[in-house]
Amino acid sequence: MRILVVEDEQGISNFLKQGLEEESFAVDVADNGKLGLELALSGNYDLLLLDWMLPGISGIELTRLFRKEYPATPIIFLTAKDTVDETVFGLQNGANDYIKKPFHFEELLVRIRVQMRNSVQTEEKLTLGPIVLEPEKHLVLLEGKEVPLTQKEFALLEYLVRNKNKVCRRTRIIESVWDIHFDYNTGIIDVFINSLRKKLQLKKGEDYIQTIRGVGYMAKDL
Amino acid sequence: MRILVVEDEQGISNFLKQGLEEESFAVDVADNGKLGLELALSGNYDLLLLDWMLPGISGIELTRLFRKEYPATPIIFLTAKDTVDETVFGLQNGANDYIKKPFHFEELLVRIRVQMRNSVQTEEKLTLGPIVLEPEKHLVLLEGKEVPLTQKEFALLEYLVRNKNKVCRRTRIIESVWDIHFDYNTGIIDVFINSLRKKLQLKKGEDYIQTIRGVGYMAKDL
DNA sequence: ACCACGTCTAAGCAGGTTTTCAGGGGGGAG
DNA sequence: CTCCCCCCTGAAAACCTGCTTAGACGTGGT
Repeated sequence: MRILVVEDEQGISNFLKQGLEEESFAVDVADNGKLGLELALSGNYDLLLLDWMLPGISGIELTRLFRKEYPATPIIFLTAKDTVDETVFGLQNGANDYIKKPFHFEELLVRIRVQMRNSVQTEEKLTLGPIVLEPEKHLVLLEGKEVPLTQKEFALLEYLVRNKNKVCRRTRIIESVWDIHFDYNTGIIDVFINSLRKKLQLKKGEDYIQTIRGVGYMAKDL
Repeated sequence: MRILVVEDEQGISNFLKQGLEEESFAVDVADNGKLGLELALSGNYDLLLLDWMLPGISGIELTRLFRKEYPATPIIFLTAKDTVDETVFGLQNGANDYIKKPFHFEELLVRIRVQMRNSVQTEEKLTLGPIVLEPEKHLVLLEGKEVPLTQKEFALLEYLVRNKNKVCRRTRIIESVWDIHFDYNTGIIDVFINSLRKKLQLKKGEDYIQTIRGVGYMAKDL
């Protein structure tokens, strides 16, 4: 689980980094808003820990910009701004939790775990029409019969099904499944989509994986 | 959105019920743990608001039992137990948020909304008269029927609808939709406006996309 | 060393999409 | 009323995208 801390006071950020790493999180620190946003947008993090007041871009601003691209990643504010109005404002602008300084590390930790729990929720079964995915077991069933998929095929299918009924842009897919964050120029997705469609016996009429020309793909029930 | 409040002090529960109903939530109240659990397990609620200390079954106990059946329903603790240890304990046992009494209603409200936001995926919808746009799904509905649009057609329509009732200058459109920032004179916009009007069956009388001669276009409700 | 397998690149092809262009029409200014 | 500009429209050209296939590359097992 990777956490990005955006905080300009070094004392606090060191304290956070050390404490969180002892709990075996992977922690990156940015000491200003601009760098924070840049790192955040790389899509490498499972959770953001933000100060409100930052040099450059404020935490609020950062939240707003980040939320456009990553609506699901949890964001926790950690700030000295402790009035109700400020809390409300922060939460309304995309934060998932809002902790007032001074805070107890123990409480922060458990609130982080709550957010993680949420984002990993409904881990059970993923379905798409007659297809059932069991990520724990790396298993795919088509009408109850097991279909052998390779790692990448599975990862791609899992990504699509997790984002069922939403358009998955090629860049997002490349980022999430292949972990490539720079400009790509490859037909690799097509190749794997092709082999998925073959293995899952999807005909043009019953296409659970639709291609959205010029955009990407979409897994669709029905 | 239906909320179950489990709270034994009538003063507080009345206050909550009234306040939440003014915000157009449907609220049920249980004044003891046993009744609370029973109601909760009926599965009729989108969120639980629990006191910790309750006659009969405690809030913690209730959370544990409820979580087995409904792992995804958000639970917010609302309690006078304000030590860090207690907060941590509550959150570890299945609560999604933990608010200490005395609390501000405003903050409670916004924290409820945050939880709702998590459970109900916010899918954005843009409308223009009988036309509905769902950017997530790359979908356009005309009176409920799907209209197939190409990438550029969609981008143009989306831009116009997002700037509904405002005049969109040709240069702005070219910049936003085509990403062309230098001066450029071309009839490309006209061509696409034309094909949009055709596909959306807009007649001259009911023109949701108006031409502003010499300036650009404007999407307009009614 | 060889083979089997998973991953990825590359190239041709078949559509579909985007853009250009040219002719016709209509609105507004004078 | 007339003229000029701007806009509309259709069609053809240029461009691109995604599908498919073949094969290169690397790794791990035998």
